[in-house]
Amino acid sequence: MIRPENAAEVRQLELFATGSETTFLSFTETGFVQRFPRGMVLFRENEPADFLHVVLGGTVELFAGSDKRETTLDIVRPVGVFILAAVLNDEVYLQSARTLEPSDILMIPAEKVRAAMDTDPGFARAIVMELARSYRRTIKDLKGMKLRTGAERLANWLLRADKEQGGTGEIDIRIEKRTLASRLGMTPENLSRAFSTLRPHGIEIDGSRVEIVRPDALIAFAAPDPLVDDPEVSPPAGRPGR
Amino acid sequence: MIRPENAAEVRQLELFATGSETTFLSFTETGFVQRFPRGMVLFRENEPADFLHVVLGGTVELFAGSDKRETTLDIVRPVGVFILAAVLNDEVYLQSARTLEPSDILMIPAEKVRAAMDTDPGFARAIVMELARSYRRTIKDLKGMKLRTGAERLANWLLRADKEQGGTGEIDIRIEKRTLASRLGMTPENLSRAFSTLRPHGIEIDGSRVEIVRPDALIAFAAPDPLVDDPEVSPPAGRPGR
DNA sequence: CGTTTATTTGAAAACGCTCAAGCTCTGTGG
DNA sequence: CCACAGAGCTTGAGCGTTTTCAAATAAACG
Repeated sequence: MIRPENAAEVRQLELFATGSETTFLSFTETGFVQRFPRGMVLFRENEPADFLHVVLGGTVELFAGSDKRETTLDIVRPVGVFILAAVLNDEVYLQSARTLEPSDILMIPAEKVRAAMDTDPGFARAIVMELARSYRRTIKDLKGMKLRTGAERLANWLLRADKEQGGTGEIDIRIEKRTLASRLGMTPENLSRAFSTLRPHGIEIDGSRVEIVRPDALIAFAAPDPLVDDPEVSPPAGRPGR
Repeated sequence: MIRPENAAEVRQLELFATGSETTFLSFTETGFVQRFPRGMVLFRENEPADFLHVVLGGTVELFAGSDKRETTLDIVRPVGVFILAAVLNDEVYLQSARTLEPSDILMIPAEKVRAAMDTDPGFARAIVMELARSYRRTIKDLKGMKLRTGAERLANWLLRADKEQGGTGEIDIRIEKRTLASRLGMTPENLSRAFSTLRPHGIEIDGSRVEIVRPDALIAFAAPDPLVDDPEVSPPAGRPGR
């Protein structure tokens, strides 16, 4: 059962905004919100995808790999959905998930999602858009991994983080550096060195705070590319005229 | 205009199999098949996605990057769809496409696809499945890039190629090695060395033919993981009982 | 405080890339 | 049919990047 204040919030989410009331009700009736402590593993890769997850509060890390080698694939913050693809395909998870801080997670039974997709065209459309967006984000990640060095990925991550935090040039790394390193596809040691590499290119580091003191220098180093770095945005409400 | 023999073939494609006849007609009436010579660039990243592409014959390479650094993201063979996500989002392509050999490409106007998605629930469902599958394939690629060395990626590629070609242990690399190198995220020189690395692990190389002489040795080296290496299969016709 | 955990730094090794040269294969023109 | 040019592939050497291992430092937590 999901509480009213949460329901409104979730309904705002693009994925749920265009579906029918019936669809949404089937979710609120069977879905439930659960609060998890920090460091809790929500599920592991290779388990059957039984629930669609929505982050209402906190932070969730999606990761994969064995104990030997592990990598972070994504960081999900409110309000964000994750592992939609596995749920739709009725497949196992490709990624594991753990909370990085105490988090409120809405869990919707996978069969309800699949059923809604078949009965509610508006919801089906929203799913398509959400899927396509996530897919494109992942392709961008893959391009970044294959085309750039670690320091370049970090530089572009910083530029993006700055934008997301208001473009003040004052960035707060909101996750542990080890996690950031894993997200960027490198070791913690290497991230540390990447930061050092960037120092001559217009940044100053103080613990978990980074200041971009010469934006042009950082941009010159990062060479940001919209086709790699721009976040996938929600499609415009109407059909855009090109 | 699309010819009848092609139409039947395309209709077989899972993406088009469950849509209505009306939907399919709108595609065959406005779509067209074109034969391209080898090496032809079909479109470039950053161009607006005007057509959904279907490979009916030949081979298409999806790649990205600037002139300096370029990488192959996928190889598409008949019968395969590509750049579905860009079409649905009405966005620019994230990848460029070129033919690796003379190829027959079916091109369906993007607006027809988007329209069909809104009017034909069966087609919408097929799109969701296709998208989810491609998405998961890309995540697997990303995991492979982040978790494995070049030689390991090659070893697993060989195991997969062998399966696809009948499991005889005789593999025909059907693309140029330079392209394979790019697909696997390394330089041609490095691929050459990766092959040498694998020689003590049960393979013999002769030009574009590779023989797996000691499968167990190769498997031991590759340490294949279903969550990285298994191809995403079409979802079962009925709902699978778990 | 003292203990644990995260981060940084250093040194060595593994990995991957670049450059350059030699080799192989293929297709073409003589 | 042969010679040759061009493209692709391989090999070697050197270099830069990244990882690993180890240790020191800093920060977080009870």
